[in-house]
Amino acid sequence: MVRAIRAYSNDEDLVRERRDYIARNSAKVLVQKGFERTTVQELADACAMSVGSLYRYFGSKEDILYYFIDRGLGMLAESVEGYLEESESLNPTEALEGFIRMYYRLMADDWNLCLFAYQETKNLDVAARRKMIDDASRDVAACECLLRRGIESGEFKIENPTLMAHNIIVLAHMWAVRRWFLRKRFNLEEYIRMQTDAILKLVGAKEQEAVTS
Amino acid sequence: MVRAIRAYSNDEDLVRERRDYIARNSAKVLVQKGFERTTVQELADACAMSVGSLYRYFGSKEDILYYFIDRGLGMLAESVEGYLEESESLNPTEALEGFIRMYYRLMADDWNLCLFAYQETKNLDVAARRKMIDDASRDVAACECLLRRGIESGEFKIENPTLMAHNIIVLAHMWAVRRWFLRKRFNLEEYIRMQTDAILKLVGAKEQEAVTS
Amino acid sequence: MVRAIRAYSNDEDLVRERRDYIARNSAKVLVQKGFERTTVQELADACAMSVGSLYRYFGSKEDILYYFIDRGLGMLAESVEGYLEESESLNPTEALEGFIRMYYRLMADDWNLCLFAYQETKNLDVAARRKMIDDASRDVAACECLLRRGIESGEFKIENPTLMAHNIIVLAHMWAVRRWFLRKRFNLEEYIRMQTDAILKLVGAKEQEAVTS
Amino acid sequence: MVRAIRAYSNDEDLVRERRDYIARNSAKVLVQKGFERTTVQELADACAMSVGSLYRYFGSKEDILYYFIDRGLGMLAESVEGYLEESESLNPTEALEGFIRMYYRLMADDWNLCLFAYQETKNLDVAARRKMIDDASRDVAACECLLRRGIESGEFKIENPTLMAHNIIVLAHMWAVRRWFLRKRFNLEEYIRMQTDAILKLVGAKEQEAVTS
DNA sequence: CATGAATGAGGTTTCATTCAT
DNA sequence: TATGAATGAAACCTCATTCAT
Repeated sequence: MVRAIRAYSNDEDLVRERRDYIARNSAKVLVQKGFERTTVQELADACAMSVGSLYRYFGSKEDILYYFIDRGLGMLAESVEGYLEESESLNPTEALEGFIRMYYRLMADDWNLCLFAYQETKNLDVAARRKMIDDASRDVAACECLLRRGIESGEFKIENPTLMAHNIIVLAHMWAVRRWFLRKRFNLEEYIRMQTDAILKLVGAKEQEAVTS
Repeated sequence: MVRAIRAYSNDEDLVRERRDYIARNSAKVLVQKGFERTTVQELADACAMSVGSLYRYFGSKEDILYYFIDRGLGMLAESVEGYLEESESLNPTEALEGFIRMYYRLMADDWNLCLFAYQETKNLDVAARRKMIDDASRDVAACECLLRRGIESGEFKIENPTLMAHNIIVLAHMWAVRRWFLRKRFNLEEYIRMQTDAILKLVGAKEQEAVTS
Repeated sequence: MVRAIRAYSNDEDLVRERRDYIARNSAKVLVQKGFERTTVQELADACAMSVGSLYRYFGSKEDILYYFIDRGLGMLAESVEGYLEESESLNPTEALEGFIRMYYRLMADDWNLCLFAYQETKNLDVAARRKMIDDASRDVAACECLLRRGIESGEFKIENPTLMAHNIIVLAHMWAVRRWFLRKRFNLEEYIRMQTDAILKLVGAKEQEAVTS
Repeated sequence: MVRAIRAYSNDEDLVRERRDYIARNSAKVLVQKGFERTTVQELADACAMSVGSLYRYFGSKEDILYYFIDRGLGMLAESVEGYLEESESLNPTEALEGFIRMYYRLMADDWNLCLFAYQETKNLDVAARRKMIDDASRDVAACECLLRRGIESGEFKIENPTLMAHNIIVLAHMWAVRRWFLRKRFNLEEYIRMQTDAILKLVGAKEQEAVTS
């Protein structure tokens, strides 16, 4: 952890457990009202705790925000990196398809976290923001890694894998960020299929022809 | 204008002029600190006005936010729709290329507005938010219109032009929203060229082969 | 005039005329919303003037209040004192009956002024308040004077004419101040008749027996 | 209580206790300066509390006003109605005399509340004002009830007991509202005695002759 | 003389944070 | 350790007053 969050308690396990509990329970109200509009009292209520207790585990309101995003993005990056390992045996196209399916579904499940990260990162201080950027970059890096495997095997032909990876990742985010546009017009599985088709076409994967025909 | 903003002054021209002036001058501090973190005093300072004067032209702080986004998105949509008319004589591929070039450059110039729209729309009330969504949808619609021209002329082959248009638009936004990632790795013209190549490849435009080879 | 009101204009006649105009036109909004809740802009609007013009004739908002009450109470006292002269030829009972009829009707007509005086006098500074008290006392004094005429002529028998006069006066005010109670239960002429009966009975006037029986 | 006042605290007993404490301590400054002229900071100072604490127990400044008047008038009405029960065994004339003595003394003690009710009711919203009117009417109703007892027993002869009751009540209020006139000329006990005499004379009570002679 | 835009002090209210119990 | 009452700085907003046009 780049940044230490002050806590009054010394029992580290308890602190971690409580913080997770708080992050989990705060999610709904936090996303619904936005960070600045949510009061500490509301957070405490959502956690069925007193305000005082909340401050035992977090030094400030902003720390909760930080922990909330950090934890979310960290878990996300770990999922992604976990997939990277698991998929080593697959051929690049299958691995990429699987990655897209997994990542886009994660975004659909955790759309509130994703939206939140887009909207509230600016409320963090510089150090925390840097950490967020690092976490968020890990997703792109993992995707890029998959793409490079395909390039190395000769299966993909991509001018700039970093940009391609970035595109793949942000188009997943858009399902969360622009729900108001997309959900009215597509359902998730349609969205995944069509974006997958497009991506495979772009990376020059052979199967693509079969898939889109 | 869907939503009326209360003003104390009755001189409509003056009100409009002052509102534009305020919107222009507020931009920097508003984007830098975020809406909730910016105080009305800071807005007034940025405009070299008194707080009282500010409230002569806007009924509330939120009205300033609304006007700021509404005006920005409205101008953007008008640019886009203006291009649509101008480009009627061009062939579809040229028109699309031109559109991308223009739109991506606009995003690069007005990245603060774009970022702001992604982050602060949640602070608006329901009516205002609906208006924002409408404005933002006009960009996608214009792009979709261009794509359909190409489909009709047989030049483009696209499974779902709405999704394609949406992708084109949001990838432009990303230059503003994820500057922290993209600017470190690419410059704008590179970004435009590579995204253009990818898009042309996806829409099945003939030139694409020459361009990407 | 005990207290000088500052004005920017030097033309005294114009000033007086304008002040009267303003006092007349302010009455409605002033009574409806109360002094503190009424803005200078609203007063100006009610007078179809600009705020600046208002300040040409009155040095401050409080001066308007002062002038408004002072003028009202002054005119009232003059009416009352005028009646005193006119009624010198009448016999005491008739004079008293006439006084009551006149005064109670004035209160019914100008109930807003009366109510206003009860509610807003506290917003005046000490000097102005003293002046109000003097004006208000003139009504009681006039009434007392009438009572003393009857005592001198042997027609009335009153232990304390000051208190009696005070009672007569404030029971008239109550028609204005407690309209919410009285208007639901009585009409003005009933109210006047019954209060007159009671008063005549108290002052020991002979006719009373005929009237109340 | 007709109208619910928002409080942040959930401990009802504490809320009630604090509200009473605040109402008691606010009285002086509130009456002295008037509601609109008194700042919340001054109220807090008068209560030796912080502004924030004040808002823990009252949702708004106006709620304090409401509570202050409501509590005062409520307690007054209860005293009056309590007397009504106690006095059932007395003969009507004694009961009425006792009532007047009690009510007029209450007004002398709580003149600030009474004055306040006359001056500040207009600052309440419609619902609260209606409640005030109801409370204030209870005093008149109680007095009217006493008068009707005398009428039924044949001891009193009154044309309109409602109006008579209203007169009795408002003449008590006048001791508070027109102190500037009355206190200079009479002391309380004189005032009570003289008004009692007058009232008994009007209601046609037999004893009156003995008393006034 | 008339106007009304500009000013900014001061009002009400909110809420992150502390600390006695 | 847990609670939630207390604090007060700071936010938004209003409006009496001034003064350039």
